[in-house]
Amino acid sequence: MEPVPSPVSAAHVTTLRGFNRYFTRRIGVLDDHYLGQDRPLGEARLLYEIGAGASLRELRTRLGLDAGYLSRMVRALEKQGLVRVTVHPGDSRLRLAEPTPAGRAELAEQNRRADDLAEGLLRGLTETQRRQLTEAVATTERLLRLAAITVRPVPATSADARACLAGYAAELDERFPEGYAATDLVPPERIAVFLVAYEEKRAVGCGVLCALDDETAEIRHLWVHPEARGLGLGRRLLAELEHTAAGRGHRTVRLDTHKVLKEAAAMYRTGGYTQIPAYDDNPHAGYWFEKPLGPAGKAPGTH
Amino acid sequence: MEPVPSPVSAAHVTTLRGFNRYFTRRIGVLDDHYLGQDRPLGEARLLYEIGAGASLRELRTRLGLDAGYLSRMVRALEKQGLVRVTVHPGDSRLRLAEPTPAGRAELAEQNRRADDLAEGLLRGLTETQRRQLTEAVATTERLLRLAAITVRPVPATSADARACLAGYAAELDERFPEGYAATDLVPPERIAVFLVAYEEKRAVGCGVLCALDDETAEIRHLWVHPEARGLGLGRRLLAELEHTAAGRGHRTVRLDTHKVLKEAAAMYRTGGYTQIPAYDDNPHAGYWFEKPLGPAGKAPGTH
DNA sequence: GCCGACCTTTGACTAAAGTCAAAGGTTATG
DNA sequence: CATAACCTTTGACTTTAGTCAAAGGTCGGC
Repeated sequence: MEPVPSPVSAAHVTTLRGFNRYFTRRIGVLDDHYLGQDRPLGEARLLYEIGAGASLRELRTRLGLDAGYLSRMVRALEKQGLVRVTVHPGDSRLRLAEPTPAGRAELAEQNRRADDLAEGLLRGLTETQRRQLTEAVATTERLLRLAAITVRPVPATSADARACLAGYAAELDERFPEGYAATDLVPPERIAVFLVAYEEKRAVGCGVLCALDDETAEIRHLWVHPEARGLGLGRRLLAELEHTAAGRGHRTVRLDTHKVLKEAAAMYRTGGYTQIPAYDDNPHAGYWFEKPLGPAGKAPGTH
Repeated sequence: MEPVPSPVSAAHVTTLRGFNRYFTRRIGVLDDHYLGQDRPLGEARLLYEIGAGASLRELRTRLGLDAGYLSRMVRALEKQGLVRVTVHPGDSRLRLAEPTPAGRAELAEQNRRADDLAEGLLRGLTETQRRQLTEAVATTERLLRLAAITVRPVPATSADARACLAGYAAELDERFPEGYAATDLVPPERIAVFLVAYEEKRAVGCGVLCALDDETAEIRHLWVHPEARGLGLGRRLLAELEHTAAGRGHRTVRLDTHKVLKEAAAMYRTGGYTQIPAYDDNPHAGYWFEKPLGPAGKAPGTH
């Protein structure tokens, strides 16, 4: 997980557990209760997840339901005139569920109720307290999400690895004035380690380690899925790559980045990297960086 | 709720709602799943609530269950050898449920699992992030609890009012060197308004308003249940009392406090009160305070 | 010592949630 | 183009969860 895993203190565990209990028993129950109202909770949740439309396959994995059970529930919603089920154009094995106007109306009502619940809670606080709460809640969610993400090495040719690289290439192609092609990626055989970050089975980030020589490793293709940004996942991937490099005996890591990726350059600088002259002729690179690896793979002054 | 209720901004509502959703779906589900494991969730929860022992009556209100349903579930746990049910000594209408050694072992296992869950989450974070998370979580819980508390006027002779005053008197009797007797309380006929704070139907604080004359009201018996301290409920009760006084046409509020209640005195000072000479001969009073009420009942510089 | 208020148990149900396996259509892959 | 892998539907269940009302002790107050 973390370069130097430290023992988790009991006080932190206690606080988090107490919060879990408080929240699931009080607020969670309220939330579900308001969401459901006249409808069995399962159906209400399903309608909510269908949202603007989704395939049954997606719903099944998102909600973790039995295929038969889901099929019947969708059928029930259809009978009530809340959703319409169609065959997926392009893959007739799949079914698509979409809300009808009546379904959309019910969703809007669900939304209104959930808003009311949140608003009712906030109304009991002063404006200052509301700001505090909003901030604390955002921090909590951000860190819990980050904590729930696991990073692990996968084969460079695995589906998740390829999906990440595709997302990476597509994004760079959009952001680089000169564009970016799949052929600009490191060929799989040069990849020593391919790390993928998973949030709930979904690949939401990656990073690649290549050996330049015994002494030096290069980090490439560090990427975080747009929906997982702002959590601090980039830093975590970077740290794990450094840790991995150190574990493989390298003493130094290098990397480069494009001129337009200002955030990336900033992250490397605060992460203990110093700018160095070009060490290769990567046509997309604008800055080259280097960082010495301590024995524990931890930079001085990080975090 | 609050002296000058301000409109709740949509951004706050959105953040809180997003968090509700994230938390109940991700963490809450996990929590329940780990708690239950081989056992129906209802039974697992019940065993948890029984803890070191509880009366069925208590369990029924705490879990909000139907009496018949509860009776059967307890019976089921008894059959599995996890709890023992005995008649309450002193009131044979009540039944007490206590865990057997096997039940205690299962509870310990539940605890271990919940700890593991929390620890597993925290392990993915750096120590700094753990501290941040713990702090954010504590703030969130504190403010959500405070927000969920409702304050409302009740008859001064109601059971809740009397229970609060009993708690108040018992605490002062312990803290005041000279002691405190129930006869030192304001007689009910002098009480103009009796506010009680409720957290989930439970009275967790109170405050009393007496009219000294048309111009001036006196606040007395401001008290917060020990389990509801640290939330900011004292301030909130104070603000509501001031608001009520202003609504009844008073221009000034007064109050006194004992020398040993340093926290109380500090709260009054930061709440806009200034110390004044003794305005009565209350033998327990060490400080006397006064505060002018603006038209909206809001002090300059509060919060 | 009687009455009403309480607490619990039991019987009789209902609805929701979830499981399992067989079967039928569709699509990728070799 | 056959076959394995998928996705969904259907039938046949089981378990949980929850409700309602009747009934039988027990306690507090008059």
